Amino acid sequence: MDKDLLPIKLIREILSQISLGVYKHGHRLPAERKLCQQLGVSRGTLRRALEDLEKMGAIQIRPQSGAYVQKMPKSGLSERVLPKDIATVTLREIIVARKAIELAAVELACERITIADLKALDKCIDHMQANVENLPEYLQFDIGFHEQIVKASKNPALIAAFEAISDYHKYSQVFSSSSDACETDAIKHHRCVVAALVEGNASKSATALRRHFDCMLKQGD
Amino acid sequence: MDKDLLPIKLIREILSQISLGVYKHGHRLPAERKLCQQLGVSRGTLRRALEDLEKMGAIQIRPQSGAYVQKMPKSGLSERVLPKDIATVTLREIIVARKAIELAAVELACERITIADLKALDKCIDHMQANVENLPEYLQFDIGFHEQIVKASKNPALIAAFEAISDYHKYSQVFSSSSDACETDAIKHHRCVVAALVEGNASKSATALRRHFDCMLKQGD
DNA sequence: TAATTTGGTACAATCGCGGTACCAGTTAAA
DNA sequence: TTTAACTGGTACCGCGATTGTACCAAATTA
Repeated sequence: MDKDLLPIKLIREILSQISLGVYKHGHRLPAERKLCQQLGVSRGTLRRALEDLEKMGAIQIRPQSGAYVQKMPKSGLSERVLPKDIATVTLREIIVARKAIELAAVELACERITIADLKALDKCIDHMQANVENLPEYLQFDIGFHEQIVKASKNPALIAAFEAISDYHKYSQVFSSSSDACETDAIKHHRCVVAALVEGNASKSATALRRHFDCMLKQGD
Repeated sequence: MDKDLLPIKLIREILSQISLGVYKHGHRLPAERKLCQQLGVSRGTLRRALEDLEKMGAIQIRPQSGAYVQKMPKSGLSERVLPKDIATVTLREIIVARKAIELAAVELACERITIADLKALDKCIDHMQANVENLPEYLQFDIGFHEQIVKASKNPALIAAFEAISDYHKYSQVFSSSSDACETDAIKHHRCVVAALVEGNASKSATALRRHFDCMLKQGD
């Protein structure tokens, strides 16, 4: 029976938050006393995680000042702290997997989606549109949209599968490579999906979502 | 930060093995001293897990005799030890999710599969055929076949998604409802998939696998 | 100047888990 | 029948992970 120790869980958590843009490059992490409360661990445990993060070069700790986010070296990160096979997983692989899961989800969602779900989807798109210039915020709502689609399928197995992929998502900064042109397209695609869901047209919503994914895959070439 | 304690990991492990038919109703579990070696934990830790399992009614412990498997009460199991939403997940939902993931996987596998993978697939089918009368063994190799298909896709995200679903699979006694007629069909379907993979025909292998899933879905009606 | 906040350090207490030993019944072999 | 090899039940100790507390020194702020 494998037991994941607290410090490496913390390292993963903090690394993913850096990847997601919660803590940005050059900025300071919250004070140790606040950060360990946020994460629900003791300060001693948190400090061991921070020491490892400094060794990996992910942060720099300055006494009497704080821990500052460095530019993340893609390699050099100890393999033990990262998800399995993270080094070999590419943006394309992740999108292919998401495409399979979300297409199945959106067809189910067509019959099972609730008014509340539709409202949540609209809200995500609105927030995306309001944050086209603010990439980290934009990405949060983009992820939120796709997550909401899967949840609307009401299929716990699909939801679990999607969450498993999200772990890879966190570390691969996949979205940060998206160009500005793609963002306005993405919003259009999202609106098409919602429109088809409102109609209750399963094949139409699947087609719209498929177009969105093909656009993302095409861009990776 | 949630820390999964050893005993509840053990509870999950043992419950899943009961669900899979490794330990059958009315039969005795291995002696504590042997079981804790199999599971790689100390006896004290195992005993705490067994005590919880007895409270939940999954087993009955008789002094100087052993722990006997009771009929599993679907409800009444403490929610904390089971995967999220396990109560609401049905066989159909799981198969739908597996269908989505495995169809995407088999198409990728068509280009990436190795000789070793193909041999492993053949081996699984042979073992299934040799154990048509021995349901637990048969199911192990059935699962192994599908797992091997996904692994052959060489896509870590798809593999992670499949493993996430496997957790649900373990608890839902899905296979125990399969009739004998279906088993010979399943073996045929599996051989068709492998044949198409050998040809390197993506659409053909996907079609063969789709037929297999549709057969499983049809049976649930 | 004084108070607050920062990371750095040390130490004791607690908890999870492993490991060992032994007891008291049961079962099976000699 | 006797003996040995099991069974679960219990108590105990040790190690390492984690928490909690306290205090320090430097930097910042009021």
